[in-house]
Amino acid sequence: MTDPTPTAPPFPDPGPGLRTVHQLRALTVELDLLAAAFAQRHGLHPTDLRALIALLDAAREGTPATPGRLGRELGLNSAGTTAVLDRLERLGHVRRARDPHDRRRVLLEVTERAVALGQGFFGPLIGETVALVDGLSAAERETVQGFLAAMRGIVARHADAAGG
Amino acid sequence: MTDPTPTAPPFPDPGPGLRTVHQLRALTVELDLLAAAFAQRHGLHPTDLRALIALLDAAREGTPATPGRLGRELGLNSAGTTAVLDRLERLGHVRRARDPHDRRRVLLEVTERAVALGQGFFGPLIGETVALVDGLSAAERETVQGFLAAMRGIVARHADAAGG
DNA sequence: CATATTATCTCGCCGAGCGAGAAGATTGCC
DNA sequence: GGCAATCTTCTCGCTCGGCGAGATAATATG
Repeated sequence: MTDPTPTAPPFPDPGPGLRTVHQLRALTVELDLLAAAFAQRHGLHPTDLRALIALLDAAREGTPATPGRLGRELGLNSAGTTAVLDRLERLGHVRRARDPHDRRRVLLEVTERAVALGQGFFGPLIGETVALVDGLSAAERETVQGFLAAMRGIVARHADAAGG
Repeated sequence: MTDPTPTAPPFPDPGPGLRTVHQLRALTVELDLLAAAFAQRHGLHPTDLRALIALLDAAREGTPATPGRLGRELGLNSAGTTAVLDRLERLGHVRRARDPHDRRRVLLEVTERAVALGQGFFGPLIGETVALVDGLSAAERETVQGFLAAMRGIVARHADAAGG
């Protein structure tokens, strides 16, 4: 993303603040593209991958996963959620099982295959990121953590303001 | 995202590295959700918003914008690109004009309305982020910049490895 | 036991994006 | 100059992800 234009456009140096904004936006775009490429490579739609990530998170946290919960998390209605689960089940990433305590509910469990898929993709990415963070000093780690937390706060405030 | 389960799941503290990974992922997800909510509120699809951002960026940088360029940037084929531009043009965010130098081409220009839309949404978000960064010490700014740059490097390396 | 509520799924439809190819403009070659 | 190859954009037909409405089954409430 270097500037190839010979005649300087009307902002020679955006300053540290805007440069950080730009970096952060570029990072999120590139992460999205990476996820989309990975999804396509495994016959998944972006929504399917998001669903799978949510289910893997729930599994690790021990939170029970159901179609209703998942749909709310993804912003899908019940029909769309059913379709996502049908696709994931057909690919062998998810199993559906009736909840014995509330037989209206369906409990969702990710298969070994899905776990392996997630590990294979995110594992190295996470590993490198952890190594990066571990290579920082304690003060630097604190700075990065604080920055990310503050950014999440800003975004959350705007999400509320936008009526999210 | 606090942990409500009374019996502790098998990771009480993921450590600083994983905590950062979690924060970063949560931030990107929340930014995506915010963008999606904003898009819907203005009758745009996520792709339309991405296109609009790309066009606003190009306008600010002085780069000439054409359907072909935009389509490549968004990963759409020509038919899909035409559809996006039809939608944006119908909403009055973009105008199409033949390039007088190469009359095969169409030059895209964003309207005042689109600029105002982008400013109205991203302006405050960017403003707060800039204020946050400006509130840091020079060393802290450098740490954050370095972290984001390193993360982009990691993602870029994985994108190449994945055949992106 | 009747009624309201909750959770999930089925059906029909809309529309975003793709593949194939048409139409118009430019470039290159003779 | 004229003709073919190339490039840019648009049109047409199609697939399929997601939505709205409503059906079905199980649980809560009076």
